[in-house]
Amino acid sequence: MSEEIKKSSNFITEIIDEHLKTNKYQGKVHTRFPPEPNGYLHIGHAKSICLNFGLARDYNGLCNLRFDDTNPTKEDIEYVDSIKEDIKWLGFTWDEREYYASDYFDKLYEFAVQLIKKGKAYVDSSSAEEIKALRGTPTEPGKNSPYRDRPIEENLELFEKMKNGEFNEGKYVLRAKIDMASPNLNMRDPIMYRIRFAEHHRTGNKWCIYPTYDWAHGQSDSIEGITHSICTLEFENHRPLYNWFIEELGIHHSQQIEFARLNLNYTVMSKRKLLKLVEDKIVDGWDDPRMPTISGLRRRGYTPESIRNFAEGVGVAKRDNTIDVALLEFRVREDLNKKAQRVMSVLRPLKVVITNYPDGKVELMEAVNNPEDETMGTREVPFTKEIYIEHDDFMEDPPKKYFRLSPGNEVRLRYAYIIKCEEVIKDSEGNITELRCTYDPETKSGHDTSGKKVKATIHWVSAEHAVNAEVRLYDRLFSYEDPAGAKEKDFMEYLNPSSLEILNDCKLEPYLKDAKKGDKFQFERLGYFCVDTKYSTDENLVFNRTVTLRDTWAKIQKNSEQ
RNA sequence: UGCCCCGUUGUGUAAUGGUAGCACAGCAGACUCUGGAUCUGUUUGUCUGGGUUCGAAUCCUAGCGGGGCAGCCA
Repeated sequence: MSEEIKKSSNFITEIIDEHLKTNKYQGKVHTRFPPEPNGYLHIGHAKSICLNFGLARDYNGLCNLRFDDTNPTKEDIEYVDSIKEDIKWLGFTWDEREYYASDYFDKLYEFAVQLIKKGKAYVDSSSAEEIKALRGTPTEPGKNSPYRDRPIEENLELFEKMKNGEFNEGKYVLRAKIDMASPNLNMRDPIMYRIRFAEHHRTGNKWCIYPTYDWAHGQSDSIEGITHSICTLEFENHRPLYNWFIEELGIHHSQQIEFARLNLNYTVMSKRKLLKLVEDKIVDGWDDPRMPTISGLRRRGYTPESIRNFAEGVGVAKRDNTIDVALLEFRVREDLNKKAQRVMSVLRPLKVVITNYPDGKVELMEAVNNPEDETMGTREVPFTKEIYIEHDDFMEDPPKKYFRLSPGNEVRLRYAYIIKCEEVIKDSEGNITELRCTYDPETKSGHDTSGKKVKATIHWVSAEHAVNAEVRLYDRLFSYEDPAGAKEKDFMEYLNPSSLEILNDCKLEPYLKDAKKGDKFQFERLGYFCVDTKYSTDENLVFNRTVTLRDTWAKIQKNSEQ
């Protein structure tokens, strides 16, 4: 692989390059993505997926999908299915290499017996509390368990009985015999097996002892011939243990490499916290468009490309990081700007009657489908005497830099005429309910002979032809940058009460009548929107706002408020 | 307070002993029938102190700051 076409360079590619140079793994690169099926994948996993599958792609290697299913009490087949769907959607494939740590339970059992025979593992009769008490603390060494020197034969016998279900949960555990005085807590005789009379989603009731992560993970890597086992920083202190098992067993030695997990501001990323949002019904399931899950982002309207560009763009390093959501939003705008069909939609309608336009006349105006992509062609948009415009596009008493419609002022209607506001109609409470305007026939788009220049162009929809729809506007789920980081407060206290706003009276141009679930559009001047995959029907269209357009006016307003 | 890891503009990330660059965000401008897009310009940075060196973000050292570890979770 030449320097020029290599996707990205970081400390991991440097390690791999070095291995390639020294021929440590015979020129092979074989990674794996090892999710535990106990929750849905989120944007942080997307980074790991892009990293692992991306490395395999860039180095002509392979990347396995391996479910780390060693704890049946927390795992579920629902999660397995969602994880597979999400990885595929992101655009990666594991071919037939779909593995499970539970595939290796028999082999792991054999390995454990080997270690017992070698005098490197023992069955401990201590209770969980006793084990905890003898483990010591970060500053004090632990003490040996009274069962640490049990004879090998007895260990073998007890371990087999553990496997055969002859003991209750918690009665015995299998421990590695390493060093209770190690400054690294992970080396103080870590637990390898615990007794769990739980049904496993794949092995059913075959087993009542289950391996811990530390015991299962490295050996699974080894069995699969993984060369580079990439994980997050919290496993750094586990690496000596990872290596110890592999070396004591004398099996293929994968190299564990740790990198910093991705954090995003204004959201939470731990599966535990996301699960709480789901269970407390704060959100509408794991795929709620406000969730940082892959399924949530998909429903929100994010594209796989935008997420891949994001994940690959944030880089890989070892220092803790928090990425600004603005970067994620930039990535989806960047992608959708090139691809999305443009369309006119009015979210908060204000009726406009064009008094000098003939009753009953319908003109079909030609509109460009995507100025970034000529091949997407044009469409016709009907124009009539009565139209809707965005309520925000009119101000009775406009401030200095407001360029849109106001009494006596002119604006262009996109793809149509220049109109002038002549009269404002209000209800008994003083709310503006309708505008009376006149149009200038000389100003038709593409045939303008008036020479007029206006400072603004606004979007509109013919009242007679409008399609009604519901539009859901999303804002950040939390109103505080680092909801999980506050020591004193629970993250739930930072929930943004207005993270979802539902608009029921939106008027869309007729082109959208046949929009299908998942279809993506740019509503001109407003943002990118997609048809909701969960609630939208042919009769009642529901759109999700993916992200707004960059909004210079909003910025001016915000700055003038301060 | 033991062990491990990490400190480069607001946020990320490059520079591997030789001009501190890139992206996002910010700011200013050009253009515009989307206040979109596009283009141009631009502010802000090597945690601190010593040392090695002709030369240090990079190597050494001391300090400071941040993170992780005491599940039969992963």
